[in-house]
Parts: sequence; C-alpha cells; structure tokens
Amino acid sequence: MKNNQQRMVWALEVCERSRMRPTPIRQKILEFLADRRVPTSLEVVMREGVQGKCSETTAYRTLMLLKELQIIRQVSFPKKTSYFVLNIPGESSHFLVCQSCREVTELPVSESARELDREISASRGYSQIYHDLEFFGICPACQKQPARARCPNAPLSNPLVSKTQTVTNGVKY
Amino acid sequence: MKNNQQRMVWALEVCERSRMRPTPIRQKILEFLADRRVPTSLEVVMREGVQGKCSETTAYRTLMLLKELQIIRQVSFPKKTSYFVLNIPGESSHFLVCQSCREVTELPVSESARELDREISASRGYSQIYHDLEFFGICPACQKQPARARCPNAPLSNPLVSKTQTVTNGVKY
DNA sequence: ATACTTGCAAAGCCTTTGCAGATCT
DNA sequence: AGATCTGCAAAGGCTTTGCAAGTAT
Repeated sequence: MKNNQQRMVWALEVCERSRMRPTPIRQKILEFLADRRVPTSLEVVMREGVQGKCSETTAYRTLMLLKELQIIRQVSFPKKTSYFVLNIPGESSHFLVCQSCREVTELPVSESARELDREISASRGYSQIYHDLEFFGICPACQKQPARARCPNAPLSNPLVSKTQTVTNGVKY
Repeated sequence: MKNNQQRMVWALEVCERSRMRPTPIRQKILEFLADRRVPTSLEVVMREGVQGKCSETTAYRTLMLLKELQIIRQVSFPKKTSYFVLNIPGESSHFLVCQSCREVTELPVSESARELDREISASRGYSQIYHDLEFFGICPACQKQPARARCPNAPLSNPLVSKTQTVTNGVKY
C-alpha cells in the first residue's frame, strides 16, 4: 500500500499524461483526495478540500474528469450521494462501516483478497479486475450505547438515512 | 446457499412475524425478489415484478418496508439508482460486474470469504457483521468487441452512465 | 486567436412524503 | 370503526448541463 505522498505522485503522473491543465483548484482537490484513505463525497471535497474556494460545479466537473482519467473511482455506499477514492492500479479498497455511527475505517487488503481477483480472472475470463469490499456492522462503542445496542432488530433504515446527521471532519459518511 | 424456494420461505416467515399485511402486491414483489439472485432496482421491480399492476409509490414503499424489516438490503453500485437483494442472515453477496456491458453475475460466497467476517469481528470488535463484495472487470465477450476492448484506457465513466442504455430482461444494471 | 476553465442558473432524475380514497380486520 | 394500504401529485435533494465570461497557451 502506498503512502499519501506516493499516491499524490502517482496521480500527478497520470494527470501529466493527459491534456488536463493542472489548475490550482484541481491540484488542491487531487491533493485532498490523495490524503484521504476513505471514499469522499463532493460535499466534503467542497468543505474540507477546497473550502469554498471554487463552485460546486467546478469541483463536480473535476471529479468527473478525474474519474474519466481513471485517477479516481466512484465507490458505492447505500446512499444517494457518491463517494470517490483514488484508483491506484491493483489497489482494491476495503472499508469497515459502522451502521450506527457511520464511522468508516480503511482496512488493509490481504494477500488472500488480492488472490480473489486472480481467481475470478482465471475462472471467468474477466480482465482488468478490481473489487470493492465493504464490511458493515456495529462498532464496539455503539454496542455499548443503549439506544441502538439494546434493540439489534430495530429498523436500520431510518438511522441510516437520518437527515439531522451531519458529516463531521471524521471519516463518516 | 439457499435455492429460490427456500429464500421465499424464509422471507415469508420474517413477514409473518411482523404486523405487515401480506397483500397481493407485496407477495408479488417478494416473490420476484426471491427469484432474483442479483440486486434489483425499483424500475425493474415495476416492469418485471409487478408489471405495472401497482404504482411506483407502492412498490417503493414496499421496498422500504422490506428493508426496515431487514428482509432485503440495499446494495450499492456506482449509480444513482438503488438496488435491493434478499438479506438472508449470514449470506453476504458477491457479484461480478462487466464494466462494458453491465452484465451482473452472482458469485458463490466461498468459505474463506465468510471467514473474513469472523476475522473482522474478532480483530475489531464489530458485531452483526456482513459484507458486500463486488468485482468489476471486462467480460470475455466485451474483450473481443473492438469498440471497447481495443481502448482499455478509454474513459469508463460515459459508458457507465449512458442514458440510452436500456435495462433489459437480463441481469444488467 | 484558440482552447480550456469556471460559475451561475436551470434542468433532470430518482427518491421521499402529504393527503385523500380504498381495503382489510 | 380503526388501522392499513394505495395512488396521485408535489416536494426534495443530488447530479448534470447550457451558456457566457474568464484564463492560459
């Protein structure tokens, strides 16, 4: 697994090979994403990445551009909003999400997981394989909280889409 | 892995334990989902499941209800629309998606993959763990097609969100 | 000059909800 | 009657695009 600086170097190299202009805004967004180890929404890019120094449209178009160049990829969580992560070749991403507090943790990709890609490739003939693996569960802290922990069969859907929930600086989604 | 009939039996049992009324529409939708081995959108439920015999609102609310009862779960693909699959306890779902033709294939869940849940549970203290695992790649047929196969570095984003693409009877998304 | 970027505003599209009528117990 | 369903229509919310102005080569 690459460290954040290596991630940025890789991303810049791919950028240079394209005709994309390295504007300050784009560099800022790229740098921000290279420093994040978890999928990041447009909203967070705006607030924490560029801090309102560009329009949402521009940030959005930058993300789309980076996606076209395959520098980032769109990651899927059961929500309406999209999340993006660096698309480093051969680096699949594994995340652990607490269904109660929404905290997202990055997990290292084990060799056995990488092996899965090769297996699929060999048995099904697919090329350019990567995978997304997301674990969902209840974190230790939330298990101790009475509200959610004591009713494990309570509907999860409402808390999951809670409108009052704010995306904090932490790695939540 | 359960067969389709066993899936339906399981789903009906969970339904009976709730105060939900087993209306014809709901049974129809449940039956349809039990017969699908891949995540299914509201649109497909409308067209193929109930064939327009109820409003989109009702189908939508049925899906939300089933989700609250944890009979189905919302699965995530990098698209705006939501997809749903039966949430059979202990059955995580693995899918293989062709990024070119969008065909979705269900993959069996290996014992080693199940083991992952236990590992996470043990090492991180999370409870009620399940996971979603999606593989993305280019299927053999598409590799042979010149248009996409010959430019493996072509932007994937546009084809992925193509507006002219129609969801067929096959398992595409 | 020409091509690329940016921002505003508007349009799109899927999701979600209010409310009244229909249905079941 | 009382509690549930259903459908229409409208509201929401994130995503996407048209167009004109700004910026770099």
